[in-house]
Amino acid sequence: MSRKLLLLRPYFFPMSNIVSILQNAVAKAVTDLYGEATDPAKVQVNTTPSDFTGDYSVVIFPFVKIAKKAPDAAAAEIGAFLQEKVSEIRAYNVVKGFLNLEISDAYWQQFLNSTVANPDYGRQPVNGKKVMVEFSSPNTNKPLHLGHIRNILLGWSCTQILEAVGYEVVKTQIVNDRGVAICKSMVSWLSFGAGKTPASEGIKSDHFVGDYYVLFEQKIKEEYAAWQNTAAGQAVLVEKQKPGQAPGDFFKDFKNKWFNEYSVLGAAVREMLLKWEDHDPETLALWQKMNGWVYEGFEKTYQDLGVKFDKLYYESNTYLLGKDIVEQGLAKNVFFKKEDGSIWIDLTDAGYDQKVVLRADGTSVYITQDMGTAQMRHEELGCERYIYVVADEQNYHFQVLFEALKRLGEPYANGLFHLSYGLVELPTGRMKTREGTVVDADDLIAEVIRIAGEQSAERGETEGVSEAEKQENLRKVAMGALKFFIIKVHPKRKMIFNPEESVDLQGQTGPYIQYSFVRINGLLQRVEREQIDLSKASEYQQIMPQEKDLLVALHDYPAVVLQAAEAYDPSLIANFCYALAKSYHRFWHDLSIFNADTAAAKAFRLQLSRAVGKVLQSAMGLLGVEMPNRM
RNA sequence: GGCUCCGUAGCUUAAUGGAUAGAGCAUCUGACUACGGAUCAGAAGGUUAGAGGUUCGAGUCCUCUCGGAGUCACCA
Repeated sequence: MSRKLLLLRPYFFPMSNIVSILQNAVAKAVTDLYGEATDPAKVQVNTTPSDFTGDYSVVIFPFVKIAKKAPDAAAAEIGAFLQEKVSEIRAYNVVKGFLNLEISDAYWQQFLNSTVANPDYGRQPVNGKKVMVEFSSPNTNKPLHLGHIRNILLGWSCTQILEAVGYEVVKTQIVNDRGVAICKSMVSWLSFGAGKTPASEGIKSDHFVGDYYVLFEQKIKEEYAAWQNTAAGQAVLVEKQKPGQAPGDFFKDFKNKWFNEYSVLGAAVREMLLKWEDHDPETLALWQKMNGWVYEGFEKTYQDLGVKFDKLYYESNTYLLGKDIVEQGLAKNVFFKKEDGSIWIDLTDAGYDQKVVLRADGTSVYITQDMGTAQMRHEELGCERYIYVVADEQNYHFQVLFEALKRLGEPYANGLFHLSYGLVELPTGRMKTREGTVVDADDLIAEVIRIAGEQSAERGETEGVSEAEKQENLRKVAMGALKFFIIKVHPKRKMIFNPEESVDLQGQTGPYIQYSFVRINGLLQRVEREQIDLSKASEYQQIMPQEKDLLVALHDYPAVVLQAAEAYDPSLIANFCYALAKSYHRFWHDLSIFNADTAAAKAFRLQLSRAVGKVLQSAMGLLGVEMPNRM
């Protein structure tokens, strides 16, 4: 199957790019031969499948009507025209309406030279535009888990890709640092913590807080079970039980109500929340202390994942926002007020429902905050685009949010984008906190590093490397495996995460790609050591198919980055990396490099390897994956 | 039930409407007395859930059916 190429836009690529040369030439051929103007950008140019002769193929079918000829006849005519007019074309052939073109070695030589010389190959010039990417956005009551990891890797990778195509990127997260959840952890620690701290217990500080959250849930369960057997509990059962309902079912349904009206711990949480909202100094101090522990822990995890943020927003500062915008919306008749005083937006004409935007008591809901935050951020940052990396369970929320902001006439509304991704599930199904099946981020990271260490020890390939360097390389391999495993899947797709496969180091994996880089690194070190002169590369004749595959892939790289940026899809980069590494391994296997027949071939292959290494490092960097020197 | 998304080999997955649906894992068979075997080659494995339609051409677009997920909170 041929690889599809982007319809390149001329202003991104100089005329030295062979694909745009071909597109323009074909358009000209159609105009000259058949008298009809054609948009060069719409000319379909693909890489030629390996079982045909040629480097690129033009799809002729779209022109047969204009040409009033059979596909093969038109293809032959256009082929002859191209060969005569385009010096880069060495030969052509026609198969079933496809025009296969062979590109001259001189072109590829020139391409390789310029690629090796260009440190920014694949990147676009700075375009002066700003874009914000919001990702991670954790709650502060428990540590990060596998779901966050996908979010973080996707978000981070998008920031790198957008920077590569010229944007200034503001990396942000909204920290959900207030609300019932953190109050549960606070109550739990006050009630059962006995003054313990992360330091006194030797536990990573976000896990420490998370443990008290879990403990709270456990205690509340115990309290509820005990209450059910009290006289009060039995009285409620008798009074409110539906006919024929089993006591177990009743108590299951009744849990929320019980928590709000009968539970001692529940009352403590509500009180805590109220005190927090009243700015009670003691409560605020506790809140700050425990959140501080959580941030300290998050920071470590972010470091392990290799990500950082430019700007943090805290929900405690933003949760009251959005009331102004509601007022304005009311004045503009975008919103309306119901009898009870609550304010709504009616989106039924757009296929959505009515949605409350402000409660009758004047307090905010989720979407109020989000409208307010969007407005505030635009005032602060003035970006052209705002990307929200949030799981697809919130698709509807973002559709409503964006639609509301559009109707309010917000100037940035058309630049909003929800980068929606599928939830991560385990082979056993969805992760559930209550069932303890949540995969913890730190545990997972530790596990992949452990396994990479085992594998490396078996191979024993790292003699003469310092311990520190060994550890560093191990970390890169392990994180490469984990990150690639997650990013290679299309964001929209729900992904099944098999912990065992995620640490595979063979096949379609990060380490497979890193290994090709390590091989290249070995070659280049030898070039350095032996002071090998690579200038003879340009004398090389007769490029081999294994070499051509690499050249074509390298040539495609800038277009792939652009496509990934436009689609907000890092998996495109991951697939590109794998294909390039695969071609390189094959090249390595089939052809001699240092023992090549001629000095020119040796130099050419070394130069080619250098270019491949450079592009691999660059592309994997866009995924947040670092390359080890040895492994 | 309404809306949205998804269904590709045993499993995990790829494919701007273009050629014989491409990989990896697992299974089986092979490969340099080394430029590093975390590699390479080969075999086997598919009615792209099913049925219609549009098109020169459909995994991809349209309609319907079946199956799965999400959502439809004055939670976030």
